[in-house]
This record gives sequence, structure tokens and C-alpha cells, in this order.
Amino acid sequence: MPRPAAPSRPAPVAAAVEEVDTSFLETLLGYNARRAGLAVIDVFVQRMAPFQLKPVDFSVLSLVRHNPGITSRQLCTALGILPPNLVGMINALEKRELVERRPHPRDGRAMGLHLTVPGEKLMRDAERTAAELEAAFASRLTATELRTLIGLLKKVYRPG
Amino acid sequence: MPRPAAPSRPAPVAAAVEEVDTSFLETLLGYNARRAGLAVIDVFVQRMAPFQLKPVDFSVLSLVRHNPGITSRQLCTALGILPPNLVGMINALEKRELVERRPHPRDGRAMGLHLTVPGEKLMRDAERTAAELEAAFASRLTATELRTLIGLLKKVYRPG
DNA sequence: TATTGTTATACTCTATAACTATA
DNA sequence: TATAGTTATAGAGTATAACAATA
Repeated sequence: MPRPAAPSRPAPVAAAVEEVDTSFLETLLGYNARRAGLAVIDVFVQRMAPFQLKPVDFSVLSLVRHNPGITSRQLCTALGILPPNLVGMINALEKRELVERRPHPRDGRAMGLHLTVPGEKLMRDAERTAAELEAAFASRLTATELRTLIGLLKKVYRPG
Repeated sequence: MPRPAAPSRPAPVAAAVEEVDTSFLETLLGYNARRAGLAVIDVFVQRMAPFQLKPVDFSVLSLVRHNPGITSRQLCTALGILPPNLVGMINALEKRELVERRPHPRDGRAMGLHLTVPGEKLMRDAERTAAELEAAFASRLTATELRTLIGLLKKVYRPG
């Protein structure tokens, strides 16, 4: 354990720290949530690299797949993305012919988003990979622990 | 529930989505971890605004407080920050006279970081606020649930 | 030769203002 | 008047390369 500081009269020369003590930060939910999130995202990024999908791309295409005809606005609200930042993503995905914009049946301003045939095929594989990734964490967590963890995380960001 | 897509022969006009179905994404640990992390960070940012501390600033100063004499390299390793990106943060905190660099006792290349007296005072209050913030989540989670959640998060990012 | 701290720099992510066309 | 999609742009966060001083 490091020698306690003497802040009221600082020593002229610095002390040396052998091992970093992170115990206080580790009591904080935010710190742990961020670290865990980064660890999971890291594995996710690796597994999605063959599909050339970043986490955001995956989320967008997954919502389009399960909500054919979804609008940009709905995507932004669901994923916490700002409209100007979604435009480029959709453009890139449309250029890759994974998704297409069609006129909205009831709102002339809006565009409905749909997966193309290759987009549907890609996402079927990508979502299977994502589901398998969950199982990969079985080496760290049991199935029960994983369910508990996800349940508690939901209570954090969606109280009630 | 939205009508299933017919990807093999796309309809010429988009379907309309009334309510967005996020059920698949919600089965994924990464999605839930990110959403929960953002929710916690959001509250953290609000509570730390009076101290003019961003989450990173708080983490840095907290580690300096509990590890007087810690070097930049050690901070970077502990927090996953790249050395070039830490320089500006330390400079800003030093300009605010919250932290100071002193020569390392045994390594002429390194600088030991220490809180100043006002830095120590600020962080005592800031860390108390951070601890109280945990309690604020008691409205969403019980104390037991919070302990369980943090324990499981640790298992995710620090397996073994 | 390797490492600490640093500068310069580039790339990504996120945020704000303003325009257009429809409602 | 308000909203969906878009453009342009600014800011924050994150990344790599390279250098001087020291180990």
C-alpha cells in the first residue's frame, strides 16, 4: 500500500508507486460498467470484422432487419444517434447494397429502410455470430450469471 | 409486431413501423452494457459538473490521490489512456493547480504526480459525491443488486 | 537498445446550426 | 408552425509516428 500523502506540506521530491491502487474506482458502478463495456465491445469488434460491420452498423442493420420500413428518425431515437450522424452510415450501407431507402407509405418526408437480399443474408450470419459471442463469455460467466447481469443492466438504464 | 420482411422480392413501397422492436439487441450483453454505461455516465457528468471534472479527469485525479507519486505511464496503463492524450489533461489540471509534477525519486525520465492542497480538497468532495451517486441508484437497484451487478461486471472485464 | 514524456498530426465520434420538402 | 432528412461544420475523443532525455 502506498504511503499516505501529506497534502498540507508537500514533500519536495515525489514518492514512488510500486503497484497502482484502483480500489476506490472499482467501488463505482460507472467505472465498472465502462470497463466491462469496453471489454465486450472489443471482442464484438473482432468477431464482426469479417462482416466489415462496426458495432453501430450492426445495431442499425439489426433494427432494420427486425423492423422493415423503419425510418431514420426511429433509428436515431432507438439507438441514441443524432440524425446528421446517421446519414453517412446509411449512405455507406446503401453503397454496399446492404440496405435501401424506399418512400414511406404515409409520410412523404420520410424514407422507409429495408434490407436488400445480400443485406438479409449478411445479417442472418452476423446476428448468429453475435449470439454465439454471448456464449463465448460462458468461460467468464455462467448462463445464470449472464442472465442476471443483463437483467440488472436493464434496470439501470431503463428503470421501472 | 411488424410484418416479416420479404427479402427475396422486396415490395416496391416501404412498410410503416409503428413501434420499434429492439428485443434482439436487448439479448446482447454488449448492447446492454453500453446502454447502462451511458446512463450512469450521464448522471455522473451532471453530478461532477460543479467540480468542473469530466469522468476522465475524475479517474486521473482519484488515482493520483490514492497513489501519490504515480507516473504518467502508470496512469495510462491503469486507465487505458494513450500517453499523448494524457499530456493535455495533466497540463490542464496543473494549470488549475489541482495537481503538480515532481521529479521521480529513482527515474530521471519520469515525473511523479501529486495532488496540491486545493486538489486534495476538491477530490475529497468529488469522491464523496461519487460515492453518494451510487446510493442514488438505490431507487433503481437494491444494495444487494448493486453489489451483484458490480461483481458480475468485474468478472466480465477481469476474468479469473 | 528500451522507455518516459512529449509534439505533431490524423482519424473517428459526437454535437450544433441551418436548409429543403413535406406535414 | 413543426417535423424528416440532409448538409456543413465544429468539437471531443482516440490513434500512430517520431523525437529528446534518460535508463
